[in-house]
Amino acid sequence: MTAAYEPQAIELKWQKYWLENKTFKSVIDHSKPKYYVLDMFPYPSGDGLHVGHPEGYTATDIIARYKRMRGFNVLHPMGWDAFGLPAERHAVRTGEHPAIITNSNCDTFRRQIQRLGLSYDWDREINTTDPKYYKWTQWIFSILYERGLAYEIEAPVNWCPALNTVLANEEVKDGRYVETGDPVEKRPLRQWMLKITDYAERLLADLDLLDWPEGIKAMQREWIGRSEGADVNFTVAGSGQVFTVFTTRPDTLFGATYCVLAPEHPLTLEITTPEQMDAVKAYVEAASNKSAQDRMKEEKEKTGVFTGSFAVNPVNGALVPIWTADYVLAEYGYGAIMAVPAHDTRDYEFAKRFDIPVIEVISGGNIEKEAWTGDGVLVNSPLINGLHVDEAKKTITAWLEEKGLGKGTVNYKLRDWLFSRQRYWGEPFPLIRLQDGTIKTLPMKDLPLLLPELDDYRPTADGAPPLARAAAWVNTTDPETGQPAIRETNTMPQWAGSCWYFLRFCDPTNENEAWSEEAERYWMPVDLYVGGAEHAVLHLLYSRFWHKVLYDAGYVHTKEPATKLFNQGMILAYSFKDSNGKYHYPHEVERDGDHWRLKATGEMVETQIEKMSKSRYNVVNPDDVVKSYGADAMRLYEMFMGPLDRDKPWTDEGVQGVYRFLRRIWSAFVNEDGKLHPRIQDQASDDALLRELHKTIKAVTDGIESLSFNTAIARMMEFVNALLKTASFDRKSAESFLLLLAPFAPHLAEELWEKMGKDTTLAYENWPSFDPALLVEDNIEIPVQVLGKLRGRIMVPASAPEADILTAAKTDPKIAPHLEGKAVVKEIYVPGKMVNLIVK
RNA sequence: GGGCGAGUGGUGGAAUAGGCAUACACGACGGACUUAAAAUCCGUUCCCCGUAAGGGGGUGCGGGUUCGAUUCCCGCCUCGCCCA
Repeated sequence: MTAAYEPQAIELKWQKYWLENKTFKSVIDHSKPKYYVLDMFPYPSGDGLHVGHPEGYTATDIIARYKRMRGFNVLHPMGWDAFGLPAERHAVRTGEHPAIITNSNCDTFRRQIQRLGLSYDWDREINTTDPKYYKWTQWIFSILYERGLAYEIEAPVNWCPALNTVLANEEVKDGRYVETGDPVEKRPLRQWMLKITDYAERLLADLDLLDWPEGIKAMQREWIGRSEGADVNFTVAGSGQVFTVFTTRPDTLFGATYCVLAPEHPLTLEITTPEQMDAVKAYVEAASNKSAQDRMKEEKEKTGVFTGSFAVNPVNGALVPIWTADYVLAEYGYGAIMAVPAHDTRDYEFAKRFDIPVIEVISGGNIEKEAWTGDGVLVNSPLINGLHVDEAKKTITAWLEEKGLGKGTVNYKLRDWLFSRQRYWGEPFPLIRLQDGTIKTLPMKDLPLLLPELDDYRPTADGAPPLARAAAWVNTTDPETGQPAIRETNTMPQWAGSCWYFLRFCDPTNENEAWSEEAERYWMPVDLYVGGAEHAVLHLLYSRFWHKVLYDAGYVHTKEPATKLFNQGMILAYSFKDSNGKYHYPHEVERDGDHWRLKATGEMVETQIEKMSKSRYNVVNPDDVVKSYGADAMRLYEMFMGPLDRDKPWTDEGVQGVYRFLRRIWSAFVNEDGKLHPRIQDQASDDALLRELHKTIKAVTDGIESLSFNTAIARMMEFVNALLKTASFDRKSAESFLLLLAPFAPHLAEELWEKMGKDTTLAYENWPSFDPALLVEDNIEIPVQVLGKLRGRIMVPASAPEADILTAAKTDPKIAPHLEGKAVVKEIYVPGKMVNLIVK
């Protein structure tokens, strides 16, 4: 080995060592406590790894390496969430099977991840597109189906013409697909749905069991959207038809001055009078092409059409007009509402627009001006006058129940999960449909149901999914009866594979079961799950749902898959834009004082911190960073940038800073001739340095435990600064420091460990402990304030009694002048911290 | 509009059971080494007054509680995310 720090050589050497020796292979060992630390596995895109990926991966790697040294049996796996649209698009374009590009992307990702020295157990690698994996995704779907949690509907869905597929509600925002921005329209289509709503209450309640960021829990609660209220039955005057509305405000029933049926409500056209029919039909037609988001926009002017019919208000027999309006959605509640303009903002707007009466039933506001949605006393409501809102709700709900006119209920905003996609590159549904319409799940022995080979991956000309092209695959027979049957041509959405992958990691090569009971009981639940906050609702809610179903079916022993969740922030980057709005690469600009200029022309450019993207010319490629500074520097920098959960901008100077730190460590341990530096000896260290080391052990340990890696690294930097000034460092302490460094910069730590004469990896060495006695200083410096202003500092023995310290403070030459001619009226001493003297 | 989070030097950030504001790093400036540059090493670096000693101000803004507030409370402003 040479004398200089050469990360390339060191890192490749140790990466080879770890892989060949299977250093990080984990096997069930009941004699040790387990620790399961998991990253959200990536979709292997064609662009390769992004510097955002290694942020979370490095954090979990530090934890994994630390926990191993703490005696835990660590499960730390990696895999690929590899079904996805880009591969399908590539297949459509080229006619090449999507597996080919998928596998090559996985190879790239694996190579890049391995080059970072992350301590995964590669024997557990999984790929959701592998039939050996999706066999079990299909198996879980069968469980859902057999438990009555999967059903088909014909429903207006979010159809994206550009992609030829439907999208889930949560994939659509402002009428566009969130991933690509393509427009989305409404279209009726037969779809598979999963009854996640059956689990709404438990998904909500069990959030309390989880050590998750409060923000994420709040988002899930919001998404589930539980609300208590009442179902109230309204009769259509004259026809005897009854429709039910859900309201969270049954207390305002006496103020209901009209009702609204959603345009899609089954009764809407039925109850419309002949005079109104043309107008209502046109309105229903127009509404069908609007997205729910557009319809719900508050700023949008309310629209609607009177149906010509009236409903009977059950509490007082009043006749109220029935309208149809698109601000009422078919999917929420019953697709029908009672409108109380006096106490609901949107109803108020609507009533004002269409001259519908506004009746105040709760005092406290000024309904001449606006709706009053706050608390108050009931008025104009014979059964409940004088009550407050809460009591009124209870009283009127009880009254409705007694009269058979309604009942108290709980409603959720959460909708069932639209679970089919018109795509090729996804899991086929393990189902057949007989001619009489009977649906059967395939027996276990026929799984996996493989995707058929196609030579054209586009949807068919008449809009059927690509799988419809495989006639021989679609047309099959019932394995039990031999009857003709057809297969489902939809496939599952990308979420399916990621709903349970953490279970497969427990037992990834099991061919007989998705996972063994022993493996599940030993490894689950995930102790620490790290990933981006963009999965706050979807992935994390879906996988919790599947997990609960598997729990009910007896396949898993925990109610929740992951006890602790942590969201890493985003890595941003500076971008450079000229006056025409054109972006420039960082290497095209140079700093000029406070400004940045184009090197070529000298033109000033604006700089801003933005998300990394190709179009902003500010993407940092991890391969380049590794090439210039090494994986240890890359890892260390990402951890040093700032708190893990915060967004922070990448700077190349910052990488250079930690690279310098690594070199300083190297030169503290290695002499010019490449041998161990003479400062490392068997004789005792300098006492001050030893104290520094023990403080560092404590700080680094605390830092790792609280995921405050940036401060842990800062403490190590301080220590190394001190070390470089010292001539002697004892061997044992030097070893301790390397062990502290190991989770952060494992290659350098291993290399120096070897230079210290060790012949095996340090991955399973005991984590260093600190001597509390060495943390306490004999003499401490106490700041002294007079009237709250810092006036001086005194050195006192740590054990000095309060009286001595106060005397020392008052007589200190810096302090005494401030006390002259004044009376000390109060003396405050905070032990070990400070003195404050109050004078008059 | 509601919920959550954030606002500290030129920059990333540190410090909160209320107790020295700005650790660590970047950048900048000065110096050493070098024919020179890079690299490395040493030093300075919150602002203002002052040669200095020293003094004053200072954690988005305005109040409050306290001997003492970046930290707690009230009211605002700005930014980010989520929901409407």
